[in-house]
Amino acid sequence: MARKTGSHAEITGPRVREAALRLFAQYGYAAVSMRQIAREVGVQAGALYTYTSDKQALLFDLMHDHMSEVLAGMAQMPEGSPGERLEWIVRYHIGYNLSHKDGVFINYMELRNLEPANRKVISAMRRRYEDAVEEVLTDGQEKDVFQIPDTRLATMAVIAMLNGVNTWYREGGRLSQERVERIYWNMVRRAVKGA
Amino acid sequence: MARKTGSHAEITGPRVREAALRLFAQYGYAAVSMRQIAREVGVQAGALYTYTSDKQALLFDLMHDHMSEVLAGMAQMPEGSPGERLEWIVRYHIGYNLSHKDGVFINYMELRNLEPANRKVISAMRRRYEDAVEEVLTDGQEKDVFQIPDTRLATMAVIAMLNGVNTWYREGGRLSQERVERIYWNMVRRAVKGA
DNA sequence: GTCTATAGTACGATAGAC
DNA sequence: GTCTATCGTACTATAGAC
Repeated sequence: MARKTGSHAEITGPRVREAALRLFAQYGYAAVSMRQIAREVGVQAGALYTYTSDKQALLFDLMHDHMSEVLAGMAQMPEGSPGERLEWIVRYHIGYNLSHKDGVFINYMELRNLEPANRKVISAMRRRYEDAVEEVLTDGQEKDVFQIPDTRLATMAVIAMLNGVNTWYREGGRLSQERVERIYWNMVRRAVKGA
Repeated sequence: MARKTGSHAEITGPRVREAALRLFAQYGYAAVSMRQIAREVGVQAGALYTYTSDKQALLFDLMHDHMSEVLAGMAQMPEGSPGERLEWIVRYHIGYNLSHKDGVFINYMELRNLEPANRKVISAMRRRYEDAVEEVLTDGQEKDVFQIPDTRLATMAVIAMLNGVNTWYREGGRLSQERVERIYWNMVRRAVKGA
């Protein structure tokens, strides 16, 4: 995919971001060089600096855009009972994660490679996501439809469990996404209800 | 902790491994240099090669020893009903993870930085761990004390949920380890039983 | 907007002195 | 067993030509 000299501003920018997303997810931020990204895009390394001030900004922008999209999607949660909203979250979380594997992976793995100021921003956004989940659990607890000893712990447990999907799910594998969503929802539903 | 010239074979080896474990966990394998490890130990970079053939072997040995210990501990699981064994697993997994945070973290994050042959070895060991968990779930399913639509999925869900503890648990925090273990066991117990 | 060229730095690993 | 010194390579980022 080598390219010749020329102006391609309208497409090179997004291509740089796509290449960085894929490479960071596969090899890790620290292990990927700007030259490697440039090669993938088909430009020389120096040309990347038209689109990003430096490597750190490239990582931060990818992570920030990812979290913005996640939070925007979460804000679309319909009204409903705590059980209905929790099911919606389970399905939204699994669906989003499976369709944005690289972004999810980077946001999970690369927090430690952000400079402190950048890390604070991303951590706060992640926290907002957790709080939105916890709010549903707390609501259900107050309405006595959930029996949860500690809503914060349950929040983290549910999120961790759902995140795990990305480590083993393979498209076209043994289980369809719909079936995975249904089974996970069943496990979550049981886990938050008394037995 | 700077050191002067001299022979210290009996202690330097372990110190190299401890420093590498801590630094790899904190910054990631790719982001840590041999010079950084040497500085932490208090020797010059060249001296590290008395104890490891190269940086990759250092990572692999850390990951391999970790998995060996995990599997050896798992083999100590007492006899008992599926419910008793699953509770034991939950508590063992949480207890081990909280007392070996750095090792757990590295084994989770750095698989991709292993050379293919090394990765195969560690992946196989991880798989053995998963299989040991699944065996208990399958046994409970056959004895009709668990109601699980898919034991493999449930295995991955339980492990992911338990691994999540390391991302938020802080010693001396709001919840004691015993309380965390009890709550998680409650959630797992509910999740694998019909409702 | 992209190129070539390069400054300045850091890396992994080895050789040979002690 | 550890040191100093260094080889060969790779990195991020910038300058200036086109």
